[in-house]
Amino acid sequence: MAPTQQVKRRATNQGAAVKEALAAEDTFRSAQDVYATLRANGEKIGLSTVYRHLQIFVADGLADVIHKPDGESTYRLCGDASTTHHHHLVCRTCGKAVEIEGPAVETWADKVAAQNGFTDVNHTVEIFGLCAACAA
Amino acid sequence: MAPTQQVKRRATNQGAAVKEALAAEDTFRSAQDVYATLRANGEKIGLSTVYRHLQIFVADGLADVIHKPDGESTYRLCGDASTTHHHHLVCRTCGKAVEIEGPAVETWADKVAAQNGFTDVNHTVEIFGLCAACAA
DNA sequence: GTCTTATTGGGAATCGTTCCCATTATGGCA
DNA sequence: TGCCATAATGGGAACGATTCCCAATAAGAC
Repeated sequence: MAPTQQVKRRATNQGAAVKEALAAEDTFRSAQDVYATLRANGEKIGLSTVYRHLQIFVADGLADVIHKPDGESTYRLCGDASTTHHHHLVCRTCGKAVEIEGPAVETWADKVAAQNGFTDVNHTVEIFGLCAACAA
Repeated sequence: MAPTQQVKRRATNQGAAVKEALAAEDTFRSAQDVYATLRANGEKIGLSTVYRHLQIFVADGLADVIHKPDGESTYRLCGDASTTHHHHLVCRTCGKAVEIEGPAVETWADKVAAQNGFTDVNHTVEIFGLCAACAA
């Protein structure tokens, strides 16, 4: 995948606020959640705007998305666009996430896909569980 | 995970119809899709019922679910409850799915989780791509 | 400072899914 | 074989997340 070419964007308070909100935690958070937090902090921002920025972050490779089994999308900042491709070990309860790498998985996925004649492949690998804190 | 203990269920036409609809294809299909197909075939069934049965199949281990990146849930019959744990290589366009196994992935997932103090672990591994037919 | 235009945000609209509940029909039993 | 208790059904309302629309606002270039 070619390094995402970033379009010219205007710097706005709202954009910064959303990024900060994400940066403040190492957990995957939903748009609604981020929105609520920002409003609670007295930030003046609309829900649409939160969604917009989250999507921009993902498009720019600044954030990762995880679609929870219940269908909700959660976001988390993940280094910059140059960060290596990785996956996550996510706590089902608190959303805390650990970045993990599995080179073997990558090659396995590509091989399997190729063997079956599939092209333009990508994959999702997420491990869900209970973190030590939440297990107590 | 203990083999799902199946509760007593009544056999109904609708239940059978949903199962047949799924059995007719080796692709992951959405509830809405299955519903539309059944209605098109003149089947008398409600949307709620389709959802209900799909969920039952999943609970009974008869079907697998995949949450598409766009949030829609898709279902597919996958042998019976005794079938080995497996994953899927899914065509992004037509939904055609190939069952794949990756023993290495399983052990890797468990190991990584354990190393980070996570318990009660499960994982999602889905490979999306374009099948040979759709690539043309 | 002014002007162009990207950005914003609030509310309506969408979409998938779940819920509610009166009606229907299955399966056990007499 | 008929009856009954109750599981299953289905249609529409309710829901929650997300997207859309568009007039008002504000960033940044000159």
